[in-house]
Amino acid sequence: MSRPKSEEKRNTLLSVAAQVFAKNGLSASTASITSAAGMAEGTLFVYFKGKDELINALYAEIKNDLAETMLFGHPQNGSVQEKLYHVWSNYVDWGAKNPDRLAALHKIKVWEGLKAEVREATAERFCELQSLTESAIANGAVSELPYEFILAVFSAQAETTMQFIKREPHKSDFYKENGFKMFWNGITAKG
Amino acid sequence: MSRPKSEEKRNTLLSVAAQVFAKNGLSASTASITSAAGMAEGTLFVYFKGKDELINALYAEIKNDLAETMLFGHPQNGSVQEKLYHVWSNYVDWGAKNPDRLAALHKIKVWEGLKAEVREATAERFCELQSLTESAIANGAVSELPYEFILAVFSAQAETTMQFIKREPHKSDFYKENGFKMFWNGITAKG
Amino acid sequence: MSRPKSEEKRNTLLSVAAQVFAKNGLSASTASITSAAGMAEGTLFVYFKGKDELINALYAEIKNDLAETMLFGHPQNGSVQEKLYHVWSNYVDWGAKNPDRLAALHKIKVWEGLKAEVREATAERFCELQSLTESAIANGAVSELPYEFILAVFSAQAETTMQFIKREPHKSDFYKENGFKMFWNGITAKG
Amino acid sequence: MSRPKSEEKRNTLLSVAAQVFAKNGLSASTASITSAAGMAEGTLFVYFKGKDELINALYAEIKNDLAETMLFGHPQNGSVQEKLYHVWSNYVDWGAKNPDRLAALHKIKVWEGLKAEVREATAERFCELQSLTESAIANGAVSELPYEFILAVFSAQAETTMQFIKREPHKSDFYKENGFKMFWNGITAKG
DNA sequence: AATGAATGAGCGTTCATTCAT
DNA sequence: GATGAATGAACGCTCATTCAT
Repeated sequence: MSRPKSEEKRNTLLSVAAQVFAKNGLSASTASITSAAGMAEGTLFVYFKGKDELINALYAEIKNDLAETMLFGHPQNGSVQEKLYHVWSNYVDWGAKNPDRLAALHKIKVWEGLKAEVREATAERFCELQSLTESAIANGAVSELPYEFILAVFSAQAETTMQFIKREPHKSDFYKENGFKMFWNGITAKG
Repeated sequence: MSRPKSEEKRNTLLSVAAQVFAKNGLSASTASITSAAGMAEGTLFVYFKGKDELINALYAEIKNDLAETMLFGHPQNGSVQEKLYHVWSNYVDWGAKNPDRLAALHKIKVWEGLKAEVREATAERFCELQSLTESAIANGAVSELPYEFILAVFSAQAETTMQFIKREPHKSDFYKENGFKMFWNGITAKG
Repeated sequence: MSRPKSEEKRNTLLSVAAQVFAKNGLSASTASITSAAGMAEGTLFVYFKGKDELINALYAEIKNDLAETMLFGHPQNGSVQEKLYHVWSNYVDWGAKNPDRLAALHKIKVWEGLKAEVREATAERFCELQSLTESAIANGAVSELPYEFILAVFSAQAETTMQFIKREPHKSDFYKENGFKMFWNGITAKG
Repeated sequence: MSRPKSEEKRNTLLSVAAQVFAKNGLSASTASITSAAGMAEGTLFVYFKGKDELINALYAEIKNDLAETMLFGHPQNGSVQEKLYHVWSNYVDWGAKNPDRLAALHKIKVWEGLKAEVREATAERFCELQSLTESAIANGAVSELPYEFILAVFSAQAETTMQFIKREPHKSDFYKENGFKMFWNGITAKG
């Protein structure tokens, strides 16, 4: 038997690709990725059918990582607000710790080659988050709003928060807390 | 000078570029743009030094258009909330009417070649919006949040709203109103 | 107006391609052709959509040239045998004078990328030759054989003759005459 | 030595290579051959030093097979014409039964990488055919023609015949007989 | 100013071959 | 011997840009 495909090599490629794409855009050459990964140009094509597949795989991988991270250490007890804040906190912290992955994600999101199937498949990973949001709605949030919308606003607000934390890291806690407050008030206050 | 450069041609190029970039990404060829514009390949370079300059110019043009549109018909009287809603409404309507320009904008925003100067220059066009936000803060919004943050959330929330209107156009009014409510509650409610 | 496409450049490319393909096979790189033609790599793609189209065009061009050459100076009067010998002679002479084109032709004939349409289109150029053959048949040749078959044998025999002339140029006339005699006897003698 | 090289594997490779080359040309990848043969990519290089050697070996193998087939069941008695017809018949039948090998052969014949030694070595296998032809000459064929030329015409005509049989299989006998008649008349008739 | 042929650097991908397993 | 991951040179082709017309 020959050498088996190395899961590690695949991960290295994905990880390096995120960095390179973050810095130079998705138009960065595949050669620049393999070179940064210390591999031969052809090796990338052993693990991914082509550049498109690499990018789609990278999207899936980042999204999965993010989903897992957001729900990590999720408290069984506590109010809905506390639970949501926990997710929010994980999300924002992940963004601060993984600026390259975040940047790569943003570029892939507006990329024409992202396959609908991949986009949708990753959405499934966020289902627990959906039930959380539904709970929030049932427990007094602005009930007219569909939970998908609330989820999208949650995400948008979190991303905005990350931006500002990146710009002013010393105010990290301030933005994290107040950003969430703004979101929570937005969906609960009766106006 | 023989023939003067035609302002119309320049505008056509920008407008067609927005459509092409929206559909095919910024990696669309300059030839595909001139061809769609009914011009010769070389003509693009008469009006723009290169592709980078075209994209930067397009960003500036769209942002200016957006700024102008958002403040159009701005009421002199009325509450801060009413004024902000007016802006919000213009914003969201613009997005619905200009999906290509909006999509192009999103791609340029995450593009590596966007010049800092251009990014900043366009921010100036939004100064009136800044004073509006400052007024809102002075009039009771969560005072701890810097107005740039509030502005960013305003924008993020508006964009999220546009997404859902695009997906469900028949609920256009619903999303526009409730999206704004969420934003307004977020910055005013005391949590 | 810009520079018009140069018919001469196109011809140069075809001509050089024949030489290069003859020597190095159809797998010769497009760069080796443009370089031998003294042009930039990209120029080939101005005149031909791709390598496949170049090869198909080369096939058509050689076949047309050959058809024209074979029928050149065709005698209005004379016996069928004399007329056919005239064609035979032109054919064999062409092969001797154009070894590269002949070699290229042979390679393209067994190439998978040759389009059926091109293969058939060039057949039309040989229609006058077909009527000649039909005359020969009507005038006493082995009548059972379809003229396409006779034509094919004519060609095969001529090509065999060319091979031997190439190998032994000093016996050029000998092969040309006896090769034809063999063909003519083959189709006329009653066995 | 641990395991001996398997003669069967070598034959499988040659046989599959003929099919693949016939269909996709000599530019078909070695991987496509091993894959079609149900072997690993590297195995091909255990049996052949490289792709070139494989193709040269395939040429030799097909030529040997062909030579053997042509002379199979060769009648000891009978006229020269009958003997030659026997060979002709075997040749044409082989072509009809082995279209892939025939097609592969044609491609290799015009290939630049075919080694002169291999080309010549296989010629030796046809020596009995040569004496046959010499007999024919001695017995009344057009004596001026060298037997190599007659042999070449024999082959060319047989191949032309195969083409037409492939196109019109129901006229198989017709072409086989009349094709030979044409050849025989060609070399015997006094014109 | 407008045109589009010409350019050549650069890219994604293929593939014969090697070699660790 | 058999395997297939790893390699990196080579290729066809694209495309922003130039410039002769």
